[in-house]
Amino acid sequence: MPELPEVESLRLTLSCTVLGKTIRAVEIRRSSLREPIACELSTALVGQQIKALARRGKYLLLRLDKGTLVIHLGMSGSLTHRVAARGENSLACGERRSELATALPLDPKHDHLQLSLNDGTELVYNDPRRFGLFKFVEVEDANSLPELKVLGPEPLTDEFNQAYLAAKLRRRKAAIKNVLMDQRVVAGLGNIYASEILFHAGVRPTRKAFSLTLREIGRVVDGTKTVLARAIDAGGTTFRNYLDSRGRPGRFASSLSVYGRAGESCPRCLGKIRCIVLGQRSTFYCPRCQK
DNA sequence: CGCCCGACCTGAGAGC
DNA sequence: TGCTCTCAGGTCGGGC
Repeated sequence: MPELPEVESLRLTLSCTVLGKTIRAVEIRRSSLREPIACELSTALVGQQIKALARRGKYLLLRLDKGTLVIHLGMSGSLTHRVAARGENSLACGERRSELATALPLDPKHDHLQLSLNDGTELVYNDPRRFGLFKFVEVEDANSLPELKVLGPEPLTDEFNQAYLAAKLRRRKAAIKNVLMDQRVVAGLGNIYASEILFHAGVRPTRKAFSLTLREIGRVVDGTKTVLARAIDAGGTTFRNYLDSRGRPGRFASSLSVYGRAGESCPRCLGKIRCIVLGQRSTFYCPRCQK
């Protein structure tokens, strides 16, 4: 589900609401995600303050006093911040409230984990398909983790530029779309934005990566930065079920040029948008605009 | 090493 | 109503 713009939107909204809060209680209802949630997670987190929120590719990183909480939303995950379902007592009863607040998940089947914070609110991790990741590591700099170490540059930094991408594509004969989705080449692009970026660049998704001209590579870099920035401005894309930390959908879906629009008219030439399968994923493009 | 495919898991929606 | 089939925004590991 979530690609870079959705995770970045999540980071921005959570920065306004949970930064500086302290974790009072942890409840794990189901631990079997991509890798099992460690049962020591509770004791490790309780009492720690949320010092900063960062993002690397599609990973959300919560910096705590003594380490980092690494969160990946997989295909269907969401992280929502809400007022505790119970415990509407006065602040003087804060301790009791935090005990009461652990009750009543809104979605008992998929609210797998809940962090109760010191202001009576809670952060809930929900993930029907359980492809996500939720783990605590006792290191300041999570970039040393194996998952993060292999990631390519952040697409919105200067490190991701025409020369860099040209060097990466030179020897690769896979389709350009698949290479853009390779997290080692550039971090954070997934199935929706890969199609959108290639539309913006006027490059057909099936083109072998090495066959792109320097000019085309420049347009791919430019399209990446433009599309991602606009999507972040709109709070991300809700195509099926992505929700931000307030449980609201992103507003970028209506700005998608080709994704999910097979048979509709191309916004540029009014030709018919086509859907093909590439690397077992649906891929959308305009046969006339994308060469 | 790079490429391609299936596996992981569950829910929603279409079609019968 | 209920069954079956397909598809879904990601990542990993195995085979070639």
